[in-house]
Amino acid sequence: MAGRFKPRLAVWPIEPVLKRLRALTSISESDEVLIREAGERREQHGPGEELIVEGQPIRRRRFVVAGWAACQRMLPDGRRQIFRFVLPGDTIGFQDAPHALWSVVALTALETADSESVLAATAEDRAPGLARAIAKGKIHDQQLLLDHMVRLGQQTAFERVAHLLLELQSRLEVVGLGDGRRFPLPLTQEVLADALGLSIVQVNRTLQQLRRERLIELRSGVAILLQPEALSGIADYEPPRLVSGVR
Amino acid sequence: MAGRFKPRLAVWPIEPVLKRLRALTSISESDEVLIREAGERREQHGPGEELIVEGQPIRRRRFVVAGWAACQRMLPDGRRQIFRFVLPGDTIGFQDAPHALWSVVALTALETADSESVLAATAEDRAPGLARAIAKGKIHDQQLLLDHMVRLGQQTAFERVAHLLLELQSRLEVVGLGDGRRFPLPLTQEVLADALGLSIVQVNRTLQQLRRERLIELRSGVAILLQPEALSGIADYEPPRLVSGVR
DNA sequence: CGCTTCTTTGACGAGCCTCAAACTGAGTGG
DNA sequence: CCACTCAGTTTGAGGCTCGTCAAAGAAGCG
Repeated sequence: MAGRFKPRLAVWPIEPVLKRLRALTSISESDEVLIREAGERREQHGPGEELIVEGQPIRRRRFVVAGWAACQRMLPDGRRQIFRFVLPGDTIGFQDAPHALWSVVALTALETADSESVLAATAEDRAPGLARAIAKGKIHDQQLLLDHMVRLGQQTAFERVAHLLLELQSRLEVVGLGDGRRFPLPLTQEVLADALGLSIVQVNRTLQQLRRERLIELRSGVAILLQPEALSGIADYEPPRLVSGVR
Repeated sequence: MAGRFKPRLAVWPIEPVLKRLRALTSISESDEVLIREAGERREQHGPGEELIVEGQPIRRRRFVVAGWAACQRMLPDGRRQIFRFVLPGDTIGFQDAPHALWSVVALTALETADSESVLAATAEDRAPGLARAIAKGKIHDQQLLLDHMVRLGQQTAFERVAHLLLELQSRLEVVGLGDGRRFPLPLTQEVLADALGLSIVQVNRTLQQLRRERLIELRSGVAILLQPEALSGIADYEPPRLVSGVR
């Protein structure tokens, strides 16, 4: 169960990583080769596995190829705050801090690719395009953190849930998972509660309300936004400035 | 009123900046000289002045010498979320993003020093100690952001206020403002409310309660923590890992 | 002294939490 | 194939926290 490194046959295609990088900036043929090579060195993780432990040094940096994880902090009394969901195409451990500022925990079965070789290439200036994409990725991650902070500080339960669903839809669409309305959502209501700063019961009731008002459907790990525009209005959600906003 | 550059006689000493850098890592004589030289190029800002506008490019990066500011985002309906308070010794505009992720607004009269010369020196590898201190500062700022997120997501009004007061006390003590119990707090209750995700009324009632329980005193811009240990227990506050935790 | 801004207080209601229990569905083992 | 278990979801009841509205004090400032 502990995060031992076991290179394995690649089960899932590396495409989500490429799609996210391409969404951030255009990358070259040689950049793509680098990523695909990194994609050969896979690692599998079970749900609940702690890939990064808060306060510990960051061992190996990775791309997420498939599955979901969460950046979180546990409080001594058992409460936890989830800062960010980590989706396919996202990175793990790319912050510059020598010690992790948060834990990263697998929420589902997770498949990652070792990114150290890619990062070495960018550090040695052998892949300027990739370096730019990764830098932009960091900024985008920071944006997501701030968006989440606004949710927690200013929005009602109803708005928070709607806002988060829109964010997840948009992020997943970029990496080719789901379309404009439908996307995988392999989260328990407890996990949603810990992300949104709500109780499980309140998350449940809010989801009921969203269903009752025919704004979403949600069953067996798949979410459908029936009226994305209405949701955007409710949550005051504006799609992210992935390409714009960043040099 | 707009942020025009007017070099002026330095009114406040540059010490807070030096103190914060020294708290982050030991800096050399020549580093100190660089900072003191930057400290000659002062700028004054009135309360309400927007030093950085969200989405705009970052013009001039600065050290805060005296006064308070806030990193914030405004919502279209007039709500705002304050992400972080900017105190003397802190930096403004040091994020790597080409466009600001948040606005920075002066909450009081503010005095800053131009840090571009210092940053040029670190970029050209002429001040490795300073570079390390500044990198650590960024990580520390990120920590503060995460702490604030935990406040917003997991804590009650009472805990949030206590936690924030402890954080401010600790940060101000590092830069030589206030002692272990007493520190300046030039914030209106409205500003506190926008930071803590509470209504003004609730902030007021919470402060009353803290006073009633003889945990704090608060008048004319000065806060006194009467029982810091009790507050730490209430808020589950652990003093920051400024020096530890970071390489 | 009169203005504005900020703080304080009361009354009321809505939102959200807690506790508790029933229900569902997916294994798991007899 | 059928209990049985266990994790997750759903529902109800009740109460506390916190927000809103409103208005009265207090404090700074020209």
